[in-house]
Amino acid sequence: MPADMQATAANDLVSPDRREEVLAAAAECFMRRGYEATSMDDVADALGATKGRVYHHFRSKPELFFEVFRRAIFILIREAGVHETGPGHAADRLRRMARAHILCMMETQAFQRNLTLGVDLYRFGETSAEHKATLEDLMNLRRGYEDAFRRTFAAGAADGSMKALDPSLAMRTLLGAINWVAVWYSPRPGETRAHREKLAEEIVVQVLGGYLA
Amino acid sequence: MPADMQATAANDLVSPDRREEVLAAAAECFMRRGYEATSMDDVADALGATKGRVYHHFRSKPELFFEVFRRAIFILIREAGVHETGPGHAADRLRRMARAHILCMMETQAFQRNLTLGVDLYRFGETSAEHKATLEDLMNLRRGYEDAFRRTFAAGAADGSMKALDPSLAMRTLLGAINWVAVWYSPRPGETRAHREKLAEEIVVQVLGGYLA
DNA sequence: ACGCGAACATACTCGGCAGTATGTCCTCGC
DNA sequence: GCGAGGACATACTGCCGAGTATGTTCGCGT
Repeated sequence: MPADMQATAANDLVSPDRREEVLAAAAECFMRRGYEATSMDDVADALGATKGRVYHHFRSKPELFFEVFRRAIFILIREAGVHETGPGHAADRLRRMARAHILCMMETQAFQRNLTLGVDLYRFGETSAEHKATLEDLMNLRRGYEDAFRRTFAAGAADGSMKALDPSLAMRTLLGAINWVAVWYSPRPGETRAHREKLAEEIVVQVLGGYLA
Repeated sequence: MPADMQATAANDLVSPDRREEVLAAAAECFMRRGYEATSMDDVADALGATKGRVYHHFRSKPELFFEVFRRAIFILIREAGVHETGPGHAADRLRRMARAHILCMMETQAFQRNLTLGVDLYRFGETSAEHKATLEDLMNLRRGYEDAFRRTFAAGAADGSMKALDPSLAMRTLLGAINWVAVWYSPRPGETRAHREKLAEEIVVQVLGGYLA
């Protein structure tokens, strides 16, 4: 019934970010079933809509995924990356970065899981030149974010707040541990922000212990 | 040309584990493109064969994947899990387990990556009762392997060789860090076993540092 | 009050992929 | 030397999913 649907849409006032809803639904679907297994109809169903709506906002399935990916990195940079330039020793800054990163994994899980998927798509996927280029951009964004951790490890060795380890390797093991949160974490019913912050704190203590001076 | 192919097959003597080749090719393909994106023809192509061969050894695509998954866990249990019962403090045993685990990630990467894929398939996939049951079995195997780490963390708190942290959380952060190796690691040309062992050792030192007493 | 475009829905096409049915060859036991 | 079965290849079918073409409705500017 098109008439019903249109009426409903009309009730949503000016609909500021109907596009955003599609993006969130896509992130959820991609996380649950994976990129290839998710059909555009799946995304539409999750919205109680049809493909028409999805294709109205996004040109193709790859571009939809790219937007999810981009959003995921932007969130990480905004929430965690900013702490690179902050007060205190490198160890303190790294603590804040890791803490924020973990909270992102828990609270925007659907988007963050797709970050890992995207990396695989980049390494092995056979995409057409057009997409290859935008994928390259996205990978650079990701690399830039990782570099913030690498630099902070190096800074920690310099200011004496952390052990002098290979910064690249340290970055990888640290990010591995905290990225993995998005894999196993699933929110308890009735869980509050305070709970998540406490959990994040615990993880930070365990994970960073090995790098401190 | 069937004649040619058959002749070639004949040259392979009694073909002890032609099935094994299919399994390895499948693991490689699943890792590269993901489960859904991989077609049975892809697997066949990787072997220079056709679907006929694949379906001769495996009933269906899910069962093929399950076998890859099962193989991955068996390798981990055989190489790393066995060190749970060994000499020394819990910290020493955990070190050996982690070290072996990391080496598995590097040397049987194709199989190990699919372990992660399988977990997602389990959590969200819509499989028919038959498959759901075998998936359940596989998950129990995996859980059992993880429990070895959990128990060793608890043992470490008991024998004083490690900090008294939540063993479940510690297991997750540790496995996260070392599972991630399979994500970023890619073998350098001309790399020897010795190189990998050194790298594994470095990772173990960094990662376990936070848990030691 | 009217036309225009945004925001969808509906109804198709068409290629690719899982699975099957059947044929072919080689080997091994007898 | 011959019949049976293992180990594939070839040739299909049927469906599912990406993308497209074409309505349809509503709000908005004029």
